[in-house]
Amino acid sequence: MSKAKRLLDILLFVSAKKQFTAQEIADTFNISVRTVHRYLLDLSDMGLPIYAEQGRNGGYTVLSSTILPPILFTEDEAVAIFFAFQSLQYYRDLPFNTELKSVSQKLYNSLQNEAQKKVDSLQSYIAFWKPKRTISTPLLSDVLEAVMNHSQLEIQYESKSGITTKLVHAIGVYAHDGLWYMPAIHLKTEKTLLFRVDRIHSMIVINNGYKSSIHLQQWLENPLEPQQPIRLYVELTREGVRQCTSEPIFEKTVICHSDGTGYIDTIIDQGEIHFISAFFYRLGQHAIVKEPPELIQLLRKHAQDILATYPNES
Amino acid sequence: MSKAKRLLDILLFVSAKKQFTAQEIADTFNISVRTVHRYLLDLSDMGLPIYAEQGRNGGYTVLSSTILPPILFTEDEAVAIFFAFQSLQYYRDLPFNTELKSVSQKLYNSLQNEAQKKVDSLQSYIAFWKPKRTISTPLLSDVLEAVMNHSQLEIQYESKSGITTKLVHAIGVYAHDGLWYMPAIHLKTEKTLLFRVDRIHSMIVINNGYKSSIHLQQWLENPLEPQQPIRLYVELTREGVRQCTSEPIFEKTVICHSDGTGYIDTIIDQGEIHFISAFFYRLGQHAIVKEPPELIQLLRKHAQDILATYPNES
DNA sequence: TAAAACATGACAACTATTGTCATAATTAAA
DNA sequence: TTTAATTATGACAATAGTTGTCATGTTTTA
Repeated sequence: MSKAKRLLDILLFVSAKKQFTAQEIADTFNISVRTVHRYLLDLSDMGLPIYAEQGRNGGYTVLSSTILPPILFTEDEAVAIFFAFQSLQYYRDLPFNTELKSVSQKLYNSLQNEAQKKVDSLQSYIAFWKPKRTISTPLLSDVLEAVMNHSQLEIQYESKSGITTKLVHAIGVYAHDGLWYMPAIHLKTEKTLLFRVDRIHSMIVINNGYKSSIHLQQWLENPLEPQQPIRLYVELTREGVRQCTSEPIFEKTVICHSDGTGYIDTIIDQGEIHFISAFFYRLGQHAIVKEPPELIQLLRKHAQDILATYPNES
Repeated sequence: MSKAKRLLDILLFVSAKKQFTAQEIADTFNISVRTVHRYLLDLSDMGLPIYAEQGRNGGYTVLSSTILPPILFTEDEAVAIFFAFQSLQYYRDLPFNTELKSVSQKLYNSLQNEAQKKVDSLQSYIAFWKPKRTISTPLLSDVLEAVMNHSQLEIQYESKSGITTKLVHAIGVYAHDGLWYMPAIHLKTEKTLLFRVDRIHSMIVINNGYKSSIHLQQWLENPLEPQQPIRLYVELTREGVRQCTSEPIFEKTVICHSDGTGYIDTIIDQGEIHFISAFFYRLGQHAIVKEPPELIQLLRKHAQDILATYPNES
């Protein structure tokens, strides 16, 4: 076997094992101890963070986590990784902040001069713009760890009604619009609730093997349980069509007439009508809601509230 | 010099040069032609996409773009790259779709069995949720290329008033909320306008070295030129504070009283009040706008329009 | 103090790499 | 058609690198 192949095998072995003596390696790979020492020196030169302790009970220790075999990337691929990371940079907290930095650095350093310029120039012409969040989410990593261990959580949560304590089993964690959310099963009521991770003030992890039957992906595709379907029917002007096709929740359901006007005829959940009413309020006369009557009532009620809140002074 | 080092040097040389003969390599590195042939065979085995043409004027050709020296990643770093890519998967169009796929594949293949399970399991507990966009942006790559070449563009653009033709100089391209935008200088009026790339029906690239003085980053930090500052003053209930701190444009300006209520006192641009009025409409009595009067008038006006659009029928 | 570990050097045996030469195949230009 | 330029491959000796063995240190801890 070639030296390179052997080195790679040993690299993978030791970086998985973390703690070992030269004798162990010599035995598993059927090579002499002297050679093991030489190999480890080579790996150390190649950048493997390894250190040795002399004396009885000594041995070698690999510092960082498991290392992958070296991978060949093209420059275009490196650029893609850069921009993927750029698109994440507006999250104040991520479960892998330090890794993002180290990867960027490794890649950027390995780029030739010319390619570095290309990345720099691309960076000045393309961006992923999102407002920078200032809200911090210190418990994110802890929550994620608890989720992966199927632990229960006792959380102090700040909601509309103040701070309450709840015992929950988390389904997963997801990011939306720069904020982190945690759908979880409230163990007292057996209902699924949605929490914002930044609003969890503190938590206690209770380790027991409660296994949930629901998965995050499942939950995201088919959210909030109590489905109360109602029909939504809205007529749209040309401008209304333009606006609705830009709105994620409607873009698939807009039907367009040949003259550019159109309509929406779909089924929505009762729970969504507050959000939807705010949307159609904005569209004004460009969207005429015909159904459901609850939505029309809501629009009227809210309009009346607004007029009551702001009596005419002029 | 060790063989590995030499191979690396040749890898870099060859992948930068793309086209070469064995003799050239032999000369530049002072090795025999026979060895060059052997080396190129090795590189080919290592995955370098290279092919040879025999005969006079023949030679070797490296297919893909420049290759980076092999990089050692830790498993955690690989996981970070995976999730950065996951967060991008909701964009229907990206300037580097194919690279994302090839990188993911390379990384996933190089992970040990155990680590693959870890990635899979993480993937079922963490997500970046954004509504999947169905709007396609076929001209994205073309626009980006034009931007980087400082070219002018004559675009057929679909706006409120129908399809118009405009001659513009693009500043850059950015993604927001799943859609791609292009701020550009309209050459007739010298004003900066914001276009949505998916609404560009077709375009003609006019190659001339017009160099803009404004950069994308600059523009993003300090957008739309005509600043008409007005004072915004809003009183907030506890719930109002909660909602406003979740809204990117206000989260930094909310001032909180000790009892949990608070207020916003800041300067906004005249142009923003339509967006802002929709936001405060939603908050209803949880936010009482005191200034500017224009905003109050807008809220009243819109409420009246809504009431006129939906006369009471019940 | 002895045992268990790393660290390093010397050297012969072994293995891999390299250059040289030879030969073949392929292609394009003279 | 011939010739020159190119890749492709094999044989083999000279050279270079790697390995195992042995020897000698050093450090740490039971």
